[in-house]
Amino acid sequence: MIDLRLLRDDPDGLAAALARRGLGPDDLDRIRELDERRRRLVSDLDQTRAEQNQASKAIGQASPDERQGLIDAASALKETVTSLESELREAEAEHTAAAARIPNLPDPEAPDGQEGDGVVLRTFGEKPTFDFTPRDHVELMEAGDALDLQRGAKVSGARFAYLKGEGALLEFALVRYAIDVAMEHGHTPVIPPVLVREGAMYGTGFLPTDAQQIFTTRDDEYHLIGTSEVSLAAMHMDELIDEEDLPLRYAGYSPCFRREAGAHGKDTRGILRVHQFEKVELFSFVHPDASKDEHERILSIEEEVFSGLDIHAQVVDIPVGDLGASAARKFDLEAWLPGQEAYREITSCSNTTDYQARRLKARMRVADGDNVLVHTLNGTALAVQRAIIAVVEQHQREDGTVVVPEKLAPYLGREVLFAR
RNA sequence: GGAGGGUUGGCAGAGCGGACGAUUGCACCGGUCUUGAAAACCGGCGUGCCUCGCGGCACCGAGGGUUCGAAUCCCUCACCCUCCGCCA
Repeated sequence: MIDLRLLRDDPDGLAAALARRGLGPDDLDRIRELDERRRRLVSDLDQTRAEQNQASKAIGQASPDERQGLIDAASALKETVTSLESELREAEAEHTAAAARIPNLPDPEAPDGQEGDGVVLRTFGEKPTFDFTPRDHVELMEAGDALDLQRGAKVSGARFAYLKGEGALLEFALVRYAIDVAMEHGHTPVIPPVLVREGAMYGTGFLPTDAQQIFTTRDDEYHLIGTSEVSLAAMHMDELIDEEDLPLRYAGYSPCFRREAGAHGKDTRGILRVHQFEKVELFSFVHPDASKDEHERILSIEEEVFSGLDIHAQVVDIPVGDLGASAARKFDLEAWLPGQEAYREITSCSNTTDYQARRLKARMRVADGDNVLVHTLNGTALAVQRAIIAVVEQHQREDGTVVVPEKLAPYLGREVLFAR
């Protein structure tokens, strides 16, 4: 949710910023009308309630003779209050529904454009070259008995897989490595709940918008998280945080569940896009003045994680038209995948400024003045399946074995994978 | 799964239909006193909304209900605690 005060204080600035995201001024005008109606009702209602409170108070002090007459008069006021209340409830529902659809204001520095117009800021690592035809991760891992897609499909259906043997060990090693890097940068490791209640999904903005992406349990009202961003963000929902406790930095490790509705036929091979994957997620709650720096910090952790794995990748500044509703700016890391000869997203980090915090009601106590919303940021330290793909495809050798990156070897306990 | 007890301001803890947005203690902030500090004393000290302001309204776990009036009575839900059962 955006700051609706801007609608009154700086309507033109707001309209200009949102126009970059393709939002017309009509949407804003409508919200402004709804807001005016709402405010009129609030003050009418408050005034009537004040009268009613006065009237009720008088009854308590009245003599028995006067009592009945006063009660009748108060009853009339009560009816007015009740009808104003229902009008207000309706006006507020319409207003918040309309306001919730407004996406976050894009960062002025975020590039213009639509999906595909991302600006490559830099690349790191050396692009691997092969004097043989490189295999993709499915070939490499199946040959190494590290991945079983057939049985994944038999047991759970399409887009499920077993990681086993060295595939499973790779997960443990990558996760622990990524958590160590995150911890060096002040992030506290967390194993969060994976099933959450509706409030957490609404607070983080995944409901109602992404309902079709979310798995929900049948007999209990639980939702499976699509990223630990949900449970990490919701940790400080409805909290008033002391300024000296900020920043709060976490690194959550959890499975993530996504229905991938609408992605039929897309990335069907292997484990690039699956219904269940594991991820180490960075999440920060920061002082509103600090979010820009924090965003750079999180991006640099991501780069450190992947350059430490000797991965070649590019850093992409995502254009305004391709931002999610809550992001003001987003950077992706795209790794080169020799198996498909393309750069593919392996991590992503977003600055959601106060947009997510407003829904979460995550605020910071201000000593002299009004309390303010904190800023929240999230980023992938390491998405296990995609990291595995990048590592095995980029570090493969002609015989189908894979050279383990130097920094990962101690975590894995071996220097070569898939050797016979 | 069964039985009971809870949920009130940063914390502790009163209040159980009308003067309660809430007694009190601690913590915290300011002042007096003091060379300084402590103690003592005095004052302040929740959150949100509406309003240029004065001020008003709402909030005692959440949501509904009864009533002229609810922290207080009734219903539903959530969470916490204790005991029993089951269990990694």
